[in-house]
Amino acid sequence: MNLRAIKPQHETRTRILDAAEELFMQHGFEGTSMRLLTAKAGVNLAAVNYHFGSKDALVEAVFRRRLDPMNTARLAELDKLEAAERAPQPEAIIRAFIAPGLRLMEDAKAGGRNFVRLLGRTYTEPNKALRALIGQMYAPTMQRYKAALERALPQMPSEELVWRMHFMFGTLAYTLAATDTVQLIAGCKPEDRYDARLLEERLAAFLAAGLNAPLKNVIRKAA
Amino acid sequence: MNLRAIKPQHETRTRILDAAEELFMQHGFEGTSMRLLTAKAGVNLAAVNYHFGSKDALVEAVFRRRLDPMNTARLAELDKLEAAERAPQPEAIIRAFIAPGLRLMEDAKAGGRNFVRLLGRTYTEPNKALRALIGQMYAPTMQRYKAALERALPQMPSEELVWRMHFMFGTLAYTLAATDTVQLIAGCKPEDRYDARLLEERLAAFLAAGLNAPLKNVIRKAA
DNA sequence: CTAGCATTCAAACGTTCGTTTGAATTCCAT
DNA sequence: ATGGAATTCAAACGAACGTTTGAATGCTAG
Repeated sequence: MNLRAIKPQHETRTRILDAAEELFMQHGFEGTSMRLLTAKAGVNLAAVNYHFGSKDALVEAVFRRRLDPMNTARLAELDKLEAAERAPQPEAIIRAFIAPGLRLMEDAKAGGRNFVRLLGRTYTEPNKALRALIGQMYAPTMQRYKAALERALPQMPSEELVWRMHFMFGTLAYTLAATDTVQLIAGCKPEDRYDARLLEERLAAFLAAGLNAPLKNVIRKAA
Repeated sequence: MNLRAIKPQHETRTRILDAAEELFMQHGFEGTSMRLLTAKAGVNLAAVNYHFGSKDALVEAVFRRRLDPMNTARLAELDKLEAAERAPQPEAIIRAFIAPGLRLMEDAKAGGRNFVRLLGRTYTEPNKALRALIGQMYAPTMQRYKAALERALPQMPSEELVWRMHFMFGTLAYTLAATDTVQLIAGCKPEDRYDARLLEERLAAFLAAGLNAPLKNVIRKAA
């Protein structure tokens, strides 16, 4: 019997990463103990230190596993957009940026939803090293999107664009991180919460309008 | 010498709350030990348990101290607005909502800035009890603002409004929580970061436009 | 078959955590 | 001034933490 085909090369690593993804999302990094994590993964307590070196290194691996493909997808969407037309519309650029995250959110079985919520939380995590890691993983992608938006909105001051991208990023992060339990505003249908297509329409409409908001108030009052 | 006038009634409590506010913001709740906290506050290690009962109760007290006045301010701003005219403009309502938070951000000396950043982070904190506490502290205010926005935007479906309020909330939370160190998008002038007036103009323009975004795309595609 | 490497395992390591204790001290009304 | 409550203090508690260890086991190339 060829059991090797059933048991992948690094099954223990994968089991740990999956368990970490879920537990970090539920309890945070410091709130998740190695004993709980390894128990959930069904591996020995020492397995994390053996395969990853330390808990911090595991945290980094959790992010690298998902963030690298997501960045690639974001850049690919932008490439496709810019190949079709020289200066894509702002809303199209926004959709290219948010789509990979939303797609990951729909993938509940493979743990993508866990990661997406974890990611949304980590943008505001007090862990400096982790924020620095994520920042450097994002930097090239952000520069590409900034340049694309500058071409799409040539009349907008660069400084204002940076702030509006900042706002966009916050909206996306918060939306992805939002939990079922916290419902500050009652009334949204729970079944809509994970409908990525519906959410993309709502986000794209909101963000495109915000990005295109009139400039006069800001410029006049800021002078 | 009347030292009692210099040393307030519960100086130890205040010193603890101030230190907690700053350290929780910097290192998170679980990342802040009682020993570090009490050392920073200049009080005995046992003082937190004596005055607050437990670390969890201290966390709750930290939020109650600032959130109660902020909610009061938010409701007062809305009262003033609705007293002046029957159905205020959406942007005016938005400004009433974000102004108290931004005012707190400018108050660096009294620790308001620490709290505001802490608050922004806590919206996505994995601590269930704390999220529930904050949710229930916010609920009445959010209902008032939701009703005001429904009057200001009578043509908008309630479900869509809830989502857009959700987006607004995310933008505000993320903006307040954003740290100096994490700069996913380079280019914003550091001195602008704490200029509440400038930030209010930028936020109000962005959020008002997003809130008023055209509905047709959403309605058509969601059908 | 077996030598050798990779992995798993139970057990223990030292450290740090939040909390408790009981005595010492400070405060304030009488 | 003084008795009693409120507060502060140094010290210690048991529990849980991330990590290390060295032997046991699994796997694979020669």
